[in-house]
Amino acid sequence: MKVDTKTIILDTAERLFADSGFIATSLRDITSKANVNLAAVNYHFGTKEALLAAVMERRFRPINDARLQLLDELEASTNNKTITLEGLLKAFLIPPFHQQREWGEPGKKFLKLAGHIHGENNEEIRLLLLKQFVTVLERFTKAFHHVLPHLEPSEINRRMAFLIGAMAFAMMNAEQITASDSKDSQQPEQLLTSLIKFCVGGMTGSDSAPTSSSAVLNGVHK
Amino acid sequence: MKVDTKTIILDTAERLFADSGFIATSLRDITSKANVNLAAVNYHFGTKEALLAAVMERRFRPINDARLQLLDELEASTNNKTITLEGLLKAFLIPPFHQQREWGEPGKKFLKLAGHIHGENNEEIRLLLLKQFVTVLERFTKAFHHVLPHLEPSEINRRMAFLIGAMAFAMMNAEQITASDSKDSQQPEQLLTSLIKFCVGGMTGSDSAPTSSSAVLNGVHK
DNA sequence: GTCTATATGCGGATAGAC
DNA sequence: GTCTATCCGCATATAGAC
Repeated sequence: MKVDTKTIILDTAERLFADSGFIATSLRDITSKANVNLAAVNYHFGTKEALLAAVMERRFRPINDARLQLLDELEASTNNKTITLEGLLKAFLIPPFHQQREWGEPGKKFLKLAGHIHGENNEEIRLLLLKQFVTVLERFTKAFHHVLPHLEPSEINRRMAFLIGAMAFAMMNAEQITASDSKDSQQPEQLLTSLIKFCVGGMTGSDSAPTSSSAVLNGVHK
Repeated sequence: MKVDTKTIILDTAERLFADSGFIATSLRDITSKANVNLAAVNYHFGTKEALLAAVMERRFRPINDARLQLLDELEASTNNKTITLEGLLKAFLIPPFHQQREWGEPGKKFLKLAGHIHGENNEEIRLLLLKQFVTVLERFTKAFHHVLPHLEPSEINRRMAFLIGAMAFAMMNAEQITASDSKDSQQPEQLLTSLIKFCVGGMTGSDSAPTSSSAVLNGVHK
């Protein structure tokens, strides 16, 4: 059962990037743990950053394809008039977590990596993510406007940022969160279900919360 | 108006750590932009990591003190029986954003840094954050259990992770989010208000979302 | 495609003069 | 407290033999 050197490098890089971060992981770490030669990375991928791009593309493409397909089906089946917020959020949130289960342990590692990359502050890495993400983001932003027509565009943008933040943290911590429970079989599904609930509630928004800045301390200060 | 070298280093490190990340920022970057000697960091702080600890402690201490004080007042004024979810979330979320306004531009940078550190995967940096955070986390976890008694402990833990994720993203992106709007005066308050709304809705949780794993695709697949 | 050897530069930290 | 000079290791990337 001979495996491609390129694939071994991808798998090992995915795991180490997830556990230690992109910058803190050296090519020496990767090649030594993958049992390949140091020069192999540059031969097969060119640069360290191109290796990260390959790692990301391999997993993000099917995830984002699934997101777009689910959104297509959703819009087609409802004629774009009765899409529910919950259905929309599921189309966005389910693919990464279901792909994780299909991919097993490497999927867990990639999810952790993906979560961290969503909060990356290196400009080039952000661009790598955006390149994978821009179509999904545009399509879902439009859909959120349809589903939540009473919210201003700037409010939609803020809530989508919170949504992505909650999702990213769920991805990053999926290992610990699902490991701290007692039962072991249903935990990933529990995490996803809880996340969907949280985001449905959050995007819906409680109108009991104050909107004026002067009232923001009500209930806190005497 | 002579300023302490130590303070200049703290201010500069805070800004550069926020903009480029801890690992990617070298001591040479910091000392050159701060116009101090390279050896000054090691003289005043010992190591690069100790410098980060000092940066974090300077801002996190007043923020977390304010959180605990607000929680104290909340529990005292209501005799620990009628605390609202909204009041609890405000006690947790308001201090970092209000301190940011008091601190001006450095406050913005620290908020960005704090957001990134919440999603850090370096073990030592996580421990630095935890050290600042553990008391706050314990107190608020207990309070959330009181306010949401119908939720299992594991469900509380998951939702708190989502809450912190949404907050961290709001912190990280406060600059961009508040800059993409048209009005300029009320934006930080708008971001905070939206975040509180989102989290109130999220922690409350919609019971319309499915809880069984087999039903998770309802409304998405035909 | 795979290997060794190396070019080249930056990193944190410190010694010791002032 | 501040400076210069330097130690020493690790980083990415490449040249060139096999």
